[in-house]
Amino acid sequence: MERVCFEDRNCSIARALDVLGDWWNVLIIREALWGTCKFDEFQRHLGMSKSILSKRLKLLLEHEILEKRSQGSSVDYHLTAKGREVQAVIISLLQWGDRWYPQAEGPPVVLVNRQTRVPLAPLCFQDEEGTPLALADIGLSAGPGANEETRERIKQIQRAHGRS
Amino acid sequence: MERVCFEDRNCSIARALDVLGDWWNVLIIREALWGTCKFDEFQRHLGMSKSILSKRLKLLLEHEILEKRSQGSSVDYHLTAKGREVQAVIISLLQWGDRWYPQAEGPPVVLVNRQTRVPLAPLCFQDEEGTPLALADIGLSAGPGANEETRERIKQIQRAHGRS
DNA sequence: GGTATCTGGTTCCATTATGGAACCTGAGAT
DNA sequence: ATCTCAGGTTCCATAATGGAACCAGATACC
Repeated sequence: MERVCFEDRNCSIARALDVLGDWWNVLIIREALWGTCKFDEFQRHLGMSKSILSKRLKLLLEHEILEKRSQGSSVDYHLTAKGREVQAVIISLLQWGDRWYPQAEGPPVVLVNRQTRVPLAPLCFQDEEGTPLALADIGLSAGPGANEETRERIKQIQRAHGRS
Repeated sequence: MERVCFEDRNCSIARALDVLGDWWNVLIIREALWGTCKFDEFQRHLGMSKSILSKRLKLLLEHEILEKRSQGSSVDYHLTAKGREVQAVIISLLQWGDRWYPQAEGPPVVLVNRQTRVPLAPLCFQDEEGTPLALADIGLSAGPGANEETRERIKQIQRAHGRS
């Protein structure tokens, strides 16, 4: 079958998905963000088989999203800075899940300002000058790393938008 | 094998991952956000097999992330509001990918303010009162939909944080 | 000193998903 | 009447999944 690999695509989203496109990996990172660090805690909390967990932890170590800290006989898995920054992705997933797959009783977990306990607002977008942006205000530009194909593609998209 | 299903979990992240935990689904939504709407455009741009694309489109229709608009003999796939809101997830993936899997030459695509062409800033978090929050300032609370297990779990996490 | 136990895995295997190629189908165009 | 093209479906060899059983090293107990 030869699982498709996105590593070399001219798209940062595809490259990110190479690791985060797998639900187990994302859920493991979520668990780690919430303080889980032992092999069997991950297994119990996520209800997954040991063989799969083992494979995933190895992958996340390779990607330097987790790091191993052994103290005596027991092993702890800890997030690296790279791993911790996946939190933005996880929060956007949580907010989207809450909004479009709500439970009747309300959300199970609420993210809050740790100091004041005030709930988190939806993620907000702004440009580098601080101007807030709605989804529809966001456009694309070719970056320095765009190859010919990407550049052509972006031109098309920009043209299409001019029309509409 | 019986692919695990997260639908009924007491976690909005897991429920969101039921659809978005698959890289093809996310990439299809990205393509649609960038204006692709034809079957064979998706196939060409993403380089995926027709059988897989067909299965994924059907799934995304079921989930009401895409909707079909037939005009004469040709079929267009368009994002629904639910689908369009996946953009927050996609932007967070793009920013994480750019940051941790950069290309030597720079990012291929830059998101910008459509009016002014000023680049997008990293996603920002704030609470409902508008207080900006760093990742470390974000905590968890049990929501109304938390089951006993989740409630217990959150208590533990809060205790652990009090200690540290 | 021996042995039960706990953590942190690995191996094996039946079942399921993947993706490439070939095939099908209905609607216009020629 | 036939050609072509978008938009699929079917088939099949290969790869990934996940449950169960097994393994190994460190500590705890007697």
